Amino acid sequence: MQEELDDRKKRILHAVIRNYLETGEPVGSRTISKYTDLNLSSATIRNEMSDLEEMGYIIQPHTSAGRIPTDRAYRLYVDSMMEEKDREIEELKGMLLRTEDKMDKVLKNVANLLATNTNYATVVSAPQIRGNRLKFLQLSKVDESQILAVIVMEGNVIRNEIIHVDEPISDENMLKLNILINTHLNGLALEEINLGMITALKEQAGIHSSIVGNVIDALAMAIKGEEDLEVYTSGANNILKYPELADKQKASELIQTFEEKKALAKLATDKLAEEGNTGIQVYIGDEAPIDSMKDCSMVTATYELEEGMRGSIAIIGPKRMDYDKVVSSLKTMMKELERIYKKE
Amino acid sequence: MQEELDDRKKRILHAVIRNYLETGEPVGSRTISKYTDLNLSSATIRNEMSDLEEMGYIIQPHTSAGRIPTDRAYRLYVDSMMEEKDREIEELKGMLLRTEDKMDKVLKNVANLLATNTNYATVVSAPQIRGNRLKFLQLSKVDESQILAVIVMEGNVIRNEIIHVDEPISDENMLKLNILINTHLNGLALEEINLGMITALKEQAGIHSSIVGNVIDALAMAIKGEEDLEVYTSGANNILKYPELADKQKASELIQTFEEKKALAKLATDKLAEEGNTGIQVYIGDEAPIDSMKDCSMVTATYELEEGMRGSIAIIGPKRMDYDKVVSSLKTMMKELERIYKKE
DNA sequence: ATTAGCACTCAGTTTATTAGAGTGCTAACA
DNA sequence: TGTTAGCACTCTAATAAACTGAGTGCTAAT
Repeated sequence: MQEELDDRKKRILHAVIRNYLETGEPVGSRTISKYTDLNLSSATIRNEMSDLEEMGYIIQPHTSAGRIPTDRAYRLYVDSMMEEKDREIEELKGMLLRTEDKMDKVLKNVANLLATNTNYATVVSAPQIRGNRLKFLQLSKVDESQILAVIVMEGNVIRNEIIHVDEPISDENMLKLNILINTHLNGLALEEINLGMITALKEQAGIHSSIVGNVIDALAMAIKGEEDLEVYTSGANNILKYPELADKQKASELIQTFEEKKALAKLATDKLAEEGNTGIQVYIGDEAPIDSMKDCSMVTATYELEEGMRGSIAIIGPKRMDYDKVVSSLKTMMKELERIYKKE
Repeated sequence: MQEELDDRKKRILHAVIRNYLETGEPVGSRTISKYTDLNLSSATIRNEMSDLEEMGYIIQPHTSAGRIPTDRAYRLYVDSMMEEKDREIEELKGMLLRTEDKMDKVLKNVANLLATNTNYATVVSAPQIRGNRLKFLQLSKVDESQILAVIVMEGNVIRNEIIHVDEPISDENMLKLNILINTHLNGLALEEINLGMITALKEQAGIHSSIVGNVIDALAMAIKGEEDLEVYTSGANNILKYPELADKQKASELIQTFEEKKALAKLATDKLAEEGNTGIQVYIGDEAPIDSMKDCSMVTATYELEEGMRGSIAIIGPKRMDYDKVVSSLKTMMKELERIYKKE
């Protein structure tokens, strides 16, 4: 049952898959017999298809219907396809050219573009910066009771936090505090800041030691806040366009998964990191550990802006999605993103 | 045809509406006859209903079906309901208590809470700050070729922009630039910064005049960026739960409207501002100028944190939404938001 | 090994039938 | 005069029955 497919079987299977991708209907032997250049009668095809079914590549939804590909067939198809040359999708490139925008806008844009262009749903997650280092930290007085802490990390990720203080602080002390904190903490990653350092800092800060505590808290908050990553989605409505997903119950669940985003983004990001894989990953049906997605496929790509700053893009559609186009689109987007942000 | 409804007609109409809200099915005379405490036979009810139909408050989807309320009836119902006392929804309050979070998280939270609690879709837009003034502007050197501009506006709205510079700038000059810009621009609204001022500033900045230009641009960008407002949505999947909205074509359009957000937020924000209305607004069917929403109702509320800082919350559901509950929920949320952010 | 031919299967569509909810109208009633 | 009981009528929705056609599996011939 596990033996290799001979060439003819492969061609027939491919024909079945391609045809099903287009129509969404089960394909019969007669169709294949005409559709391919194999010049075989439908009867022959039937025999072959019968074999293929036994091997688990195709199934009949019911006796006397055509065959549809199983997840296994898709897997084979995708794998063989991945090796082929990249077909570029030029139009996308042009549309993204409004460079220099802020990252979040560009990412939103990416999500939208891909969704409208492919007619599937998309998820784009912003680069993660775990393990990132503090570049500098700037404290400014907002008013008598509030201090603004601007935190700049490597990769120019910027956060601000407002700190409340009980006693007013003089401009001079403010300056000292700034210098004190920066000389001690710059260049450190969050994990490297230990209790000893904090205590030492507080001692040196004298009367304003409580502020130091607040600043550290803010710092922790800011970096932590960064960790539960930002995610942009688009094209959820596309899901309803594919009858096999548009069942009310299921569609509702899927859209909900979509709104919650987190799980999706994690999936897209995690797997890729763990395999050191910088390329493209395809999950078909149950391969993704999300229940509501068992009738979908998901294609993910990772982009890397700097060492460690990785984000991901994912496209979700029916199992019979146009893998070819999706993969090309993703590749294009990845490259564009890296081109825009990699250096500068 | 426009004459007043007598009391009995009103009660019957109310009964029809309430019943339809619950069941989503057309309601017949017999049901009303039993459901109400009017002690009237179905025949009498029929006569009255016939009148109500003539007056345009109810219609039959087809001969020999019960009646369903028209938009006009809902309007009447909502108007009369609005005057009634507020029934509080306590549970919501508790859940929002995680104060002190950042605004965007709280707003997202509000959207989620309302969506899960009401089973409708929600839109929350962050406060707008048009016409807001600059509190101060802090420039810091990130590295040789980049400057970070932190812009703090009234209401502690904070933006940052990275500015690229060609020639390195000394710490001393940086300080001067900071002072120069702040002394000239603090307290001004964007509209008040004119070309003359910019020219004067540039002159005084000497060799770093180009940076001043960049800073002004960044300022403009930041404030402008703030204007195309942030919007959080949740519960889009709920739409599929109501058969009258779950038609694939329509649902898809609705969800798309939902993803685009902007139009919705504008609607929620604009109308309320224009009428100086601080309360709650209800759009039934065509009353909202968005095509995809003609089968929905939308209830909006505005919250005001400080003078001019207003945002809105909207709930979208089928026409037969539970207006009563929705209105209470919105009121609760408004109050909570104002409580959390109003002073501090 | 391939193919033509035929009997068989079964989802999906069409058509007919029925059941039930609801109405409008009339006539009786208080 | 307003209310009600009763009945004929209408129309949807549900159910059943009949039909269609795509597609298969198997057998026998090439």
